[in-house]
Amino acid sequence: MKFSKKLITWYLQNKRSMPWRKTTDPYRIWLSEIILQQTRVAQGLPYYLSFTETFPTVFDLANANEEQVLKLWQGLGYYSRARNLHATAKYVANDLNGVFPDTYIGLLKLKGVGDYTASAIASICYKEAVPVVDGNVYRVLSRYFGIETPINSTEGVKEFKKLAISLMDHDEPADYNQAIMEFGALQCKPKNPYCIVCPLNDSCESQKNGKVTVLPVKLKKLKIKKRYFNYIVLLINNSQTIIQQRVGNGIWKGLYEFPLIENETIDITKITSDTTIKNIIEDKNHEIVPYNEDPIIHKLSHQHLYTKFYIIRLDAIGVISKNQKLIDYKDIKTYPVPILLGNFIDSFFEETVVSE
DNA sequence: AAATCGGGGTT
DNA sequence: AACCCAGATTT
Repeated sequence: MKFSKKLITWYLQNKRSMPWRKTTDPYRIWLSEIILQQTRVAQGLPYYLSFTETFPTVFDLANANEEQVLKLWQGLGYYSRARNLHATAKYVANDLNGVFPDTYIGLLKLKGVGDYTASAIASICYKEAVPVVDGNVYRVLSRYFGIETPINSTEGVKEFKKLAISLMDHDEPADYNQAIMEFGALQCKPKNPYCIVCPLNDSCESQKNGKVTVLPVKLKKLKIKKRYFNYIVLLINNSQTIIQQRVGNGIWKGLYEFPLIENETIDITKITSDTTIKNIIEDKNHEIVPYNEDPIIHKLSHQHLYTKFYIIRLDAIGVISKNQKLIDYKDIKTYPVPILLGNFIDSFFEETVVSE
């Protein structure tokens, strides 16, 4: 039996039930694919449910404001996905009358839709025979064919894409693409794959030569940068605080945070250029109370953030910087914030401030 | 071609 | 602690 047919047979017997497998509506398939980029099904599922509940159609999503979209995305990470999601929804709703492109090439033009996602939508919604090559596919193909080319090298990407095209099932593109991914996720797992009961083990190259555990080959990762964040949490008249939105490129673009002093070490040794905060800190009438003695280490893919929060109580505030917002504590949960800040807000504002 | 962008689960 | 996840975009 053909490679693709074996996988489809396995898939029909072993696939998990998931809400996006009950539709071919391109809006919902697109939504699920963006949410699931670099994200496990278990983590993305609740977000898919809340997005489809809040925004049943592409027009509902298009009519939302970006902050509302970011708020619903909060905690999922890679926030450019949310911004691109919103931009594409507006484009499809306003310029395409709510109709998604129906080809791989057309889908590729959408913001946030790359080779993988265009292939996924085109195959699942329109039965176009274009192969998906995600992390699961790299693993399955590298092991089955014994390919040691690094999957994240330029040659590897081209080699695996070419191989995937040659293996594509032209009768059932939707089932085949989902089959090979599901097979990678459940059977041909990264660690301790179920080779003994694998339906492909009699023809698997790495199974023959004992290289299952070393495949796929991946170029080693970058080194992690340490950053030191000091957040200034103002408690103004015991009812208000100041937040600001992150702008420019970098982590958490579009999300809100407290005024931040970033340093080369964990101590506040650097004077901030923010005159509002600078004046408050230098005013000896205001006591600066550290919230946490040891820094909270928030780990991102490329950065470790050593974070301290400082609480400053004051009766009133004068003019604030243009990028800052003076808000009531009770409204802080309506703003999209990084998980690092969300955790702090949960513990501090709920237990310390509100209970007073 | 390499770096960047999150947060969480698994081993 | 290292690796990975239904990758895309920027530098």
